[in-house]
This record gives sequence, structure tokens and C-alpha cells, in this order.
Amino acid sequence: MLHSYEHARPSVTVDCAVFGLDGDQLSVLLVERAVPPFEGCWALPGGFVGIDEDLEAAARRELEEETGIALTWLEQLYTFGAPDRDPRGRVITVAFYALVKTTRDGLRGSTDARDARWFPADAHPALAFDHDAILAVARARLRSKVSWQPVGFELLPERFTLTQLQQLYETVLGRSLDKRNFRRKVLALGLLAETEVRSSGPGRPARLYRFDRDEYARLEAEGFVFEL
Amino acid sequence: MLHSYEHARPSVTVDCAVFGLDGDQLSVLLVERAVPPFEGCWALPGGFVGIDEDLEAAARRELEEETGIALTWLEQLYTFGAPDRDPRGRVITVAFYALVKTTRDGLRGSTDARDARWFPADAHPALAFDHDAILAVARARLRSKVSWQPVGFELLPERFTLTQLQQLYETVLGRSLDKRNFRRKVLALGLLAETEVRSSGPGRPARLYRFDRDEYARLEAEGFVFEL
DNA sequence: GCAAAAGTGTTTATGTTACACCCATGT
DNA sequence: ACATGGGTGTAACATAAACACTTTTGC
Repeated sequence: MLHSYEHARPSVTVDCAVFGLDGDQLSVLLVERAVPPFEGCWALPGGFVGIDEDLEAAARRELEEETGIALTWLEQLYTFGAPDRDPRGRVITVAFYALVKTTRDGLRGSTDARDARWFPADAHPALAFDHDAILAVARARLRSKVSWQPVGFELLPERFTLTQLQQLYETVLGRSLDKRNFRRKVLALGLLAETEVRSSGPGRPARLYRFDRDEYARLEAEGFVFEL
Repeated sequence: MLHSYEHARPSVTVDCAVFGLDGDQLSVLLVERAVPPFEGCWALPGGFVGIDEDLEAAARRELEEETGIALTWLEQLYTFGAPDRDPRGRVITVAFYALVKTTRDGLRGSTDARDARWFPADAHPALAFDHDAILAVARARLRSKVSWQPVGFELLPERFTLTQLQQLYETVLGRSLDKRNFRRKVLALGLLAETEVRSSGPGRPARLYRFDRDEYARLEAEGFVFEL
């Protein structure tokens, strides 16, 4: 086996597919590139990994720098390393996917202010590099993740209605769910704690719930699996 | 955003957790390191990625070089990039996991010939670098993968008995399964094709089956999910 | 009082678990 | 004939799916 310094080294970047919820639409955060290659193209936020920087830390830093977004949840997705994926030379990217809580207002705030914007996950411009492929993998992963890990809550505000939760699942899974069955199942998990009532919109006010993280941690330690 | 050549670059390696079956034991292929660091330590087979080499191709090449193993199945696992994981400096490794069909004889052949050996997956020496952690992640991934993708067959010979298949699942999942329920369920999938009968061991000869890849490909295209 | 969304039970079908005996072969 | 592993069915139970009306609020 050879030592590392005897080899030509690739560059390593991190890229991040950040998902949020705009109403009941799944949206993804993109940045407009200011420099070549792909200048003016939309791309996933990301950048080079520091020589002494942990991969996840790099992803968080790049997101903070490029979009100002405070991440609640982030997980490694896949590493893309096709030799020709970057015209500048050999660049291997470790892709992450992330979920953020976006209220409609918070969203609007960061939508216009910078060269970073939310796009509907199923209607976004063609992306730079192989980012279309990365995003597709991220969406697929989110879809499967959501049904056996309680990550959907990361997309919702701290307090949410069961209808919001159901719409989230319908959006991510891409199919409609039966209201009564959904409510029964999700409540039977014993992971939602009741709160007061909201009044806002038209129609009857809905009860607000919050996800009970402590209870989930406890159950998980006992070998419980989420499954929805 | 900066250009790649303005950055100090990490080295990038691939490492591979190769699983095989020794009787009804899950085993893992390790190599003894011939050079520092960790000289004389056991480690996952792996090495540096060529500057124009695809990641998966690199993994296959290293395995071929170090162990002479012909891979049937290989998938990316996770990328490990803690800044201090390699004493030589910054080395990011893209880990893969692989499954090989090992008959008892084929296994014995490559067991002694080189500094590569099979070890029981739950009783192996402490490994170099962070390879213990990588192997643990690989085992966990295999466990969950096996129940919703038909990858277990990659560990068995082309033709196998239902008892072999059941033992494989019991080994990987780490719990015992009911014989009748297992057989009914697995046959109901319609993915096993019958063959002649084997005579070998003591007791009544068992029917041999093979996994019908074509049928699986067809069903998968229709949205079928494996699930066992 | 009407529009809008929240909330609530029962029946049916489907899948999962538990369980014990006879069969075919080699020695 | 006996030891060894192969093969088979049914009943109880649990989980998932289908389905429509009443309730509470704002206007």
C-alpha cells in the first residue's frame, strides 16, 4: 500500500439538499452560482471541505455562509465521485440532505433577500454539475426515511395540527392517506403531546400537538421502531 | 466560492467491508497491513482512489488486488471523514460493503494463501484506523438491507435450499425464524424457481431453488417491494 | 345559517404468529 | 430400524383498509 502523499489528490466538497415546507408543498433551497463554472446556474448550496474540517461541520458551515439557514436536522446522503462530474478536475462531493422548519413568513424573508431561493421540489430549474441527480437521490431517501424514522417533524413548526402532519406525509410520500386511519395510527404511537387550541384560519380550530422527543428517545432505547 | 486548486486537498481512499457465509456464520474479509501505519494490524481491504478513477471502480480494483476476490455485489456505505482518523494526515474514506458467494471450499482456498483472511463477523481482531466503526455500520446496514431488498441471495450459491436461506436470514438478523412461516412467505414472493434435488448430507435430500433475477426485475419495475 | 375545516367508530379484509407431525434418505 | 434433516396446514390473533356524518368556529 502506498502513502497518501504519493498520490495526486482529488478535491473534496460537500453539497446539501435542504428541504422545507411551503404550505403543503415540499420545497428545496437552491443558490445561484456567482462564479464559473456554471455561473448563473442554480445549484445545491455547498463548497470545499477545509483540510482539518469534519464533513458534517463543513456542510453546516457552507449552509450558514451561503444561505444563513439554521439547520435542525442533517444527515449524510451519498458520495458522488464520477471522474468527470466537475469540469475543473477531479472533485468528489459528499452530499448531505437536511430538513428545516420554515414557517410561511420565515420563508418569505429569505426568499428574495439573496441569491438563495426556495423552489418547489418538483419544479426547479436544471441544476449545475450532477446536482439534479443528487437532488433526485435526496428526494428518494427522504421518502423512505420518513416512514421509519420520525424526521417529518423537523419540517413542521414546534406545534402543529394533525392535518398539517398528514399533509406533510402525503406530500413526501406522494399519495393521499385516509384521515381517520392516519390519526389513529399516529396517536397510537404515543409520541404526540397535546397543547392548547389554535384559532387562525376559517373553519373549526384544530388542536395543536408537539412531538415528544424525550419519549421517543426512551422508546428507541427499548428497541422501538417508529414506522408510519 | 473558490476554485479547487486554491485549497489544500485531503487524500481519498475506499475501504470495503466484504461479507461472506462460512456455513451458517457471517464472516468478514480482513487483510493484514504490511506497512505503517498500523503495520501488522488487521484492516478492511482498501486503498487510495486514482485521480481519474470512479469510486466504485476503485473499491473493486483494491479488492481484486488485495484479496483476489470476485465481487458479485457492492454498494456504497458511508463516507468517514473525521479529521484525525488517519495519523498520516487528512484522509477521507468512502466505505463500501460487499457480499460474495463463498462455498466452504472456495473460502478455504483464499483463506491461507495471502495476508487476507475470513473472520467471523462477531469475533474479529481489533482493526486499524476507524475500521471497527466502519464495520459496525456495515453490519447494521446489511441487517436492515436484507429485509427489504433481495440481497441475501448474493451470499448463497446459485442453487440453495430453503433451510440455507432461512439460516442466512437468522444469522444476519440475529434471531430465529419459524420454519413454516418463513417458507410460506418466501415462496409466496414468487421469486424462487425450483430445481432438481440435492442428496449430499444426512437426512432427506432437500429441493434446491435459485433466485429468479429476471422475475424480480420485472416486479420491481411494477413498483413491487421485496420485504421479508 | 352557511362555509370551512376538525373530529370521531365500526366493519371487513389481510397478514402474522404459534404450533406438531409425517416423509425421504443414508447408514 | 434409526438417526437426520425436509417438508407440510390450520386456527387465533393483530394490523390495515374502507368508509360518512357530526362538531365547532368565523363570517
